[in-house]
Parts: sequence; structure tokens; C-alpha cells
Amino acid sequence: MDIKKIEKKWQEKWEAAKFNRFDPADKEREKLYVLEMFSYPSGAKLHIGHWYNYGPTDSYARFKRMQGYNVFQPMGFDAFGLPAENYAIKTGIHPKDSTLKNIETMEGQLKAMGAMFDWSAEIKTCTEEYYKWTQWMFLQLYKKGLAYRKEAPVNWCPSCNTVLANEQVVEGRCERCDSPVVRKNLTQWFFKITAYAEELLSGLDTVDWPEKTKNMQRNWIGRSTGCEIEFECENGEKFKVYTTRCDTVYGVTYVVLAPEHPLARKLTTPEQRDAVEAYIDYASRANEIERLSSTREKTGVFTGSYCTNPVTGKKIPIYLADYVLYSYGTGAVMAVPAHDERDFAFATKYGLPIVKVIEKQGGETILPFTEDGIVACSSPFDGLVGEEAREKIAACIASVGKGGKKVNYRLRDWLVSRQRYWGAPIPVIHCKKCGAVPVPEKDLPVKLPYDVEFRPDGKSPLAKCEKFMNTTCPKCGGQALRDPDTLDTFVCSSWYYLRYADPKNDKAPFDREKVDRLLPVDVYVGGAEHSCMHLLYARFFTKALRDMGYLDFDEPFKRLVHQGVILGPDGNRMSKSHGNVVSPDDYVNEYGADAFRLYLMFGFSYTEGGPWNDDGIKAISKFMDRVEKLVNRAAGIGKKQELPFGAEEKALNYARNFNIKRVSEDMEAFSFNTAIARLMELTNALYKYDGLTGEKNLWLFRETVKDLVLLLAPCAPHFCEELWEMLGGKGFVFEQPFPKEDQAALVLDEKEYAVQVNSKIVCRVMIPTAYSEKEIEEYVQTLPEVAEKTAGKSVKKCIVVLGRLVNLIVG
RNA sequence: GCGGACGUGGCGGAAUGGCAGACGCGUCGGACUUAGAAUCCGAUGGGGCACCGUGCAGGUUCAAGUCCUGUCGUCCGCACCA
Repeated sequence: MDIKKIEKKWQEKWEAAKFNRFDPADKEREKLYVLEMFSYPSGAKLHIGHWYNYGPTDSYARFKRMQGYNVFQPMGFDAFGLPAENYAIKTGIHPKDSTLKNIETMEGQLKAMGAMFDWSAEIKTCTEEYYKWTQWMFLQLYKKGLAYRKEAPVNWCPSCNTVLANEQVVEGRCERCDSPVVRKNLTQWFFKITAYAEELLSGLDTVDWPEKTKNMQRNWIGRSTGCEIEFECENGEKFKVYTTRCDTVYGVTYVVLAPEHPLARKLTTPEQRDAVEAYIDYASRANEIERLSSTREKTGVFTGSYCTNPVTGKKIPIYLADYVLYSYGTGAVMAVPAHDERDFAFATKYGLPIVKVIEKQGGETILPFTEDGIVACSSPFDGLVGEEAREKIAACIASVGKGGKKVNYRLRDWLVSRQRYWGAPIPVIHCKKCGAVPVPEKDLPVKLPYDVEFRPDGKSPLAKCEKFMNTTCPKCGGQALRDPDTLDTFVCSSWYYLRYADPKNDKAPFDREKVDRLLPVDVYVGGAEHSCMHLLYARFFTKALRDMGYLDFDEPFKRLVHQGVILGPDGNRMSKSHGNVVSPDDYVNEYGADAFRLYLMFGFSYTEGGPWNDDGIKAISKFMDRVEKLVNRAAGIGKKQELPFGAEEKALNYARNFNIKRVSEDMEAFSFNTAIARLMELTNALYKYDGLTGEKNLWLFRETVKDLVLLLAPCAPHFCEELWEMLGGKGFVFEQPFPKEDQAALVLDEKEYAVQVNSKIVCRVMIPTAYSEKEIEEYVQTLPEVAEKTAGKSVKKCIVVLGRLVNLIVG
């Protein structure tokens, strides 16, 4: 078979018949939205990871289509982003040009893969038609109060005079010029994802996702219940701390504010001013990674001020230390050195008192003791333990108006401003008189200008493009400037699955009715690296849009599957620097797209992945040849009368139906390697039957070969279309229903049992399926092998596992 | 440091608590060939043939790769979250 020719042949036929198009008008069949995470066109070609994500998932989609679903499987490109911009800086090729060129190549390759993508629904996030609606999303979130501005630190390279993304910071230095990177505050846009923290957490219980992914999101959201406690300073200033251990509040010997805390300078006494300023400066230099390292030695400085412990009335010192994070809780903590490791280390270093207020139950208390224990030296709460102590103490604090119970989340609001060129411009105008004014919807899109100096020279690319920046205020008509920042590309990918439902709409991001019909996504397949960011952002968008009345469902992705990672042959992640990149192209050229897809499905456990190894690819090719030979033999067989149906026929028919059942189950479970193994078994069974002498039931043979082709079709689409045609089948093979097993054929007259005596295998024996447990028990005792072991002993117990095993316990 | 997943032949990998190693690669043997390639058929965990085998040590069970406890190793995620 000329693989190249038949691939082209069937791709053209599918195309001509618009066979891959989803038909929204078809109400007969149940819709099924199968979605693969769209491609990021940073490189020109598809790599093995693309094939591994898209090939097997396409086979799943085709399988569901044959099972009678109206399948929608779209594809598009997540086309904005930093790599294209960096590439442009390096080569001078404009990001738009390189991206569109890459997309064109990838489209061609994706089509050559033979996946049934509905290209009529294709989207590219960098086109005006798309990012217009990304900007619209921003405006809706703004209207709803879910987009706001605040100061936030960025990585700043003082030498390049520019903002760096985290990945451009290498060991605290600028990747380009090697100068130390500092943190600098800029006013930036945020999305208030924290408003949905509770629902993002509880919604996880309603989706069919890998448990691991759900746990990662739970940790990322990081719900914690504790208590806020207010401390009052000598000068009258008040601040709150957050703690999960209010049962230790009598052991507080000092408090610590984050260096960025607004009260940090206000509470500094003149004598401490220099030391505090120096410390704040020191803390601002430390980059995020250093700062967050738990092994970093604790540092801090005394402010010179004191505050009062609200429960003991004692005067305690106020410190600044960068082990306290301004962004979590209240940015201030009460320090209990006796019962917290960090506080213990800090107090030891700075000679602060350590007061024990918790005793270990039934043992010696060794400080720092951080577990729950018996409250002591905390009258009137002495003797209480753990949760009960916390409840009582929190209630007491609440009753005197000094705070009370509080839930906190680790989740932060989503910073969406990027000081970059290649993204969707933020649709906001800054007016001296009116402040930040959203661009009116009728003026969208705010077009990203083409002629821009994106090479770094001290200013962000859009900021120095006067044509872009200068505009008029939509409110007062006065002179105003545009926001020079672009949106994080995760904003684009937070709603693309909705746009696929209505990709050409120029009046709205999507039509409600169309989205209602298609969404939510039934099966979403993509890399586990998106467990937290993309998948959380997309869920947030869905919930926000629902609350604005644009949608009517809570979760965008009902079922989620992560494919594993194909590593280089050396077991490392494929990368140019490792020199272990395996290109799919050579294999596809030599063996064809179908063989390559089959091999990816067969050679790895789909969700595990593993090191690349091509040992088995020839075997797949051979397997296909074997199937083709069977088809050649079966093709010439017409209907016959008076056919034998003896034991051999029964065995073949059993193999046929058993494998239909197993392949269906395995495909549904994304267990592709075992599905292909079943198909090989069926192929072997057919060869075995074909090799028999004597009269054969050729019609059964033919029908079984036909089923084999249908079962294999989702995994080797072009190949099986061709085989289907050879068998004289009408229409496309994908118009045929996926075979269903005949239950009657799965009922055997007898089954092989393992016979055990005292849990040791004695023999194997065929037992009629009609036998009852009692009959089986009696029967096995007549076997000579069993009699030998049970001689002179009595049977105390007999365990029968129907169809599998008998275990006689004797003694 | 915390959390999670995983650990099975020479290799990739299978096994609702019920015959460990499906399927395939590789290897060995045979058939067909002048010969090779291709193809087909068969064998293939180890072994002293009593048994022993799923990283290691225990436990639960009639029965454990599977469940429980501990331990070692690999990978992933989070990482001063008070």
C-alpha cells in the first residue's frame, strides 16, 4: 500500500465531503465536545509532544464519532506571547510575520496528521477578530468590578531599563546583560480571581479530573482557617495579624511586619531610622526566589516601637523581617518563638524572649514545639487542647472587638499587565482629568500597531509608539494616553474554548444559544503543566461570565485528561541544549502518519509518557501489513451457505466479541496501549483460524476482519478507510457504527479454573460454566492432583471465584 | 521541609484483592530460500525442577504487584502562607 498516496487521498475526500465539520443543526446525535489544548506557535514545526497530544486524542474523538456522537473537535493557535517577541529581538523578524508563518506550517502538518479537526472553527488569538473580544472580556470584568489597578513589583533590569519576565531572570540577573535584577513597583492591572476562591475550590468536587490535578489546585488556592488579632501600638496605630494558632497568643513575645507594610516607616523611631531604611532597601533588592527560600537565614530589624498583646496586656517589640510576606494574610504576624520554627530561629538570633504556653500531651515539651497540645500559662484557657482552645480564644478576642475567626487563601489576584509588545493591548485610556477610563466597546479593538520598535532600549515597546499612545479621553474629549501594557496571554486562552462555538461572530464574542448547545467541553486533553494557571484562569472566566449572564454552566471542562511527556532517548526532557530532540518528521515520512500515531499509542502508557525509543515502530508497520493481508483474503469472500460453526468458530467469535468489548472500554479510558494490544490479539486469532485445515466458515472470517478494520479505524484513520474500501464498504469507514459485542458469543460452555489447595496452585482444569459453586467444589475433589493433597484431611472451607479459581482449605 | 505519584523480565509495558509478566520489542530454534532480506510457525522470568520471584522489611487476608505500617530510590508539584 502506498501510504503517502492513501493519506492524501483520504484527506482530500474528507475535506471535499466537509466530513470533519461539526453540524450544529444535527439534533439527533448527542453532541460531544472533545478539545485538545491549542498550539503555541513558537517553533515552526510540530514536535513529538504535539503528535502525542493530538494523535491519540483524535483517535478518541473518532471512536466516539463511530459510537454515534456528534463530535466537535476544533483546533487553533495561542499566538501571542513572549517567545515570538524574543525571537524578533534576536532576528529582527516581526512577531506577527514569524507567528503567522509558523501557524501556516503547523496547519499543514496538523492536516497531514489526519486529525478530524473542524478547521472552519479555527481561531488565532493574535488576530484582531479574536483579540477584540479578549479586550471586550477585560471591559466586562472591569464593569463587574473584577479588574482593578494597584501597585505591584516587577523584575527590573536597571541597565536595560526594562521589565523582565520571571523566565528572563537567571539566578537573580538579567539574562541579556547579566546585571542584578531589582524589584520595582509599577501600577498594574489585576483580575480579582480571589473573589471566586471558595467556588474554585468547591467546584473541583464536581468535575471528572485527575485527583492529582485537583489537589494541585486545592493547594494553589490554599484555604486556611485561622484568626485575625488586632494589636495597638503606643502611638495609637493599630494593625492586624493573621494566625492559625491563636491558642498560642499568650506566648507572643514580639510581632513582625513585612518590610513593605505601610506602617513600617510610621512605626520607626528616629534612633532606628537608618537601620530600618537600610533593611527595607536590602529586602527590596532580594529577588523573589531568594526571598521565598525557606533555607535562607532569617534577617530583620527592630523598629524601635512597641505594641500591646491584646490578651496579656504586655508590651512587646515590633520588628520588620522579610520572612513575613506582605501579600499573604495581613502582612504582619504575631511571633510565638516557643511554638513556631521560624519565630524560634529569629528569636534565638536576636535574643528575644521565648515563652512556652503549650505542653505536649504525655511527653516532654521540646522547643520549638509546633504541634497541638495543652494550653498552659494562659489563664483562663489553661488545660484546653488544640481546636477547642482555638475556638474559645478566638471567641474571646471577637468579644472584646480585637478580631476573630477568619478564612484566608494563598491564591493571589491575577496580575494581567505585561510591559510587552506581542499581546492584546489593554483597552484603557489614561486621562489627566478623568483617570483610567475604559475604551468604549464600540471602539474595540484597540489595534496593536505593526510599526513598533520592539527591541529593548529602555521603554516598553508600545509606550514609545506615539501614534498608538496619543488619543482622546472618551469621557471628556481631552488629550489622553493609552495604557502601554498588553494582556497576559493566559487571558487569551481563558475563553478560547467558548469562541470555537461561534468563531466568526463579529457582533459578540459568542452567541449564547450556540454556546449553550456545545459547552461545556466534554473531554479536555492537554499537559499537566497547566494544572494551576491556565485551568484555574479558565474556570474563573467561566464563573465570572456566568455571573454576568453570558453563560449557564459552572465548570468549563467536565472531564480532563493529561497526556504524559515523551522524553528524549536519554530520559531527559527533550531540548536543544540536551541535544536529544527527536523529530517526528523522519518517522512520518518513512512509515506514514498512521503508523506513527499507532506507535505513539502502543509504545507508551498515555498518561505516563516516557523516554523515546523507536524499537517497536517496525513492529507496528508489520502489524499493519498483517491486517492488510487479512483484508486482502477477506475481500474476495462472498456469502456462503451451510457454514460450519464448531469449536474453532466459537473460539474465533469469542475472540472477536471479547476484543470488541475490551477495545471499547480501553478507548474510553484513554488506555490506548492496551486497546492496540487487543487488536493485535484479534489479528493473531484471525491468523490462527486462517491457518486451520479443513472447511472453514469464511463468512465468519470475513465479518471478523470487517470488525477488526472498524475497531482499528480510529487509531489508523487513512489506512482503515482504504481497507474499508477494499472490503467493498460503502461510504467512509467513520460513517459506520463502532462494533458492539454480542453478549451471547461471550458466554462459554466451560472456563479454565486454577485449582488451589491451601492457597497453592495444584492444577488447572476446565469446568463447565453451568456448574454451581457446590458442584465445582465437589468436582475438584475428584481430581487426582487434588485428592493427593487432601488425602486424610478434611475440607474446612472452599472459596470459589466464578470463572477463575477454586481454593480448598484443608487441615 | 511539606504534599502527591511511581518502583514489575534484557527492554517498552499488562494485570475489578483471585493463575504475575497480556501485547510488543529483543533473543533462541524451525520452515521457506542458492543465500540474505521479508514472511510464517514455535520457545522465551529465574532455578539445583523441591521451589523462588513485582525496590527493601514487616502486617492484614483463604489469597497481596494491588490493602496497611515503616524504609530506600526516582519523578512531579508547592516551598518562610504565620
